[in-house]
Amino acid sequence: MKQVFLMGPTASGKTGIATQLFQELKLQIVSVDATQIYSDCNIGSAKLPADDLKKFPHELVSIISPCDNFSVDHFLNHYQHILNELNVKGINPLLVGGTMMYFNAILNPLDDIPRSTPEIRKHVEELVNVNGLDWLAAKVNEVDPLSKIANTDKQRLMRSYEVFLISNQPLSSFYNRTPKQDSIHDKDILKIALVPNDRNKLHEAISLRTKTMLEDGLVEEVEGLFVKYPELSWNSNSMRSIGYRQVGMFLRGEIKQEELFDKILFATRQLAKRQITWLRSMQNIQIYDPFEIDIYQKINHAIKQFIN
RNA sequence: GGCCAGAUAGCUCAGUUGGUAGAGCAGUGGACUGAAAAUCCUCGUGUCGACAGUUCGAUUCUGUCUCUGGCCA
Repeated sequence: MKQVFLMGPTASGKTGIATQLFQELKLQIVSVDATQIYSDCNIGSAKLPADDLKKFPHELVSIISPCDNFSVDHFLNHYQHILNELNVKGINPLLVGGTMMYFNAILNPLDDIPRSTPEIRKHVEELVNVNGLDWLAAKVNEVDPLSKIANTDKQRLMRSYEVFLISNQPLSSFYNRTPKQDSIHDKDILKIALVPNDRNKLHEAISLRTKTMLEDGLVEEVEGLFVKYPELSWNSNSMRSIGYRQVGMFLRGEIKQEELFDKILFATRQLAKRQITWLRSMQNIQIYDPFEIDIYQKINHAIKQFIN
């Protein structure tokens, strides 16, 4: 089974190329996107419109409630099921998206580390709220002297302590993999990335898309989500993603309406930068500039050659 | 036209009792093991509005001018 990765920073034109490829090649599009996974998060996650999603069927889009929390773990499980089905049908997957941790987890399988639970997370959260971040950092250093987590990195410190509470073992003792080897069936994976040579052009595309999102009613979408899902919280993963988070700040009166556009714009540009950092570190990757003409033909050609 | 307040990094501003300056934001490079659109780390020379004066030395004091707010006519 051959897998095609189509990666790239946000607003680099992945979706457009994927839908074209779908029409010409027999591939199943699989979304690798931590925000499009949530149903009813449409405008903010830059999902295709519903009728386009029918024309170009995507796996792993709108499959869970925005109240629920998704994770790499869930992604890998879903993806394994999809792979099994496609294997039977003899169809190759085209993985499209910008959630680089998910791509990375396919290439460099995760070690067998205990997963967190909502209960333990809540417990650790309360401990941090009461005792402070310094306390947590000290605790992690005590429990896991080999830990390389920065004392300021709250999220990773929490995860580390959660693992300890669950297993009574330091997180670092579970580490076993060699990072960056991209070893797993590398021969069967074609890695394509859309990375602009001119960052300014990407920034323009991001700006345009942010403007469109607000015009299309991002604020209204968020308000509607809280009506439809009474359980939804600003702490939900879905509402912590770009666009939703900044609209939250606006609706809570923390920022003014005229600041909203810039806040989303900046966060999106910073996301794109991080995505590009991932791509630069990947081995055996074909990079195309999405702002050059005829790149679709080049990509199409590369995929055809790879599949046959 | 008069009075007052400003003019310092791409933006918002701080500061220098006179020895050529630093925060936040933005931007950059990086890290990334079940929250990842998350979380975190690194990187700061800019005619200190212009011209003149005082001074060993002015972005800092003085004067004139220019521009931008505000108030009064």
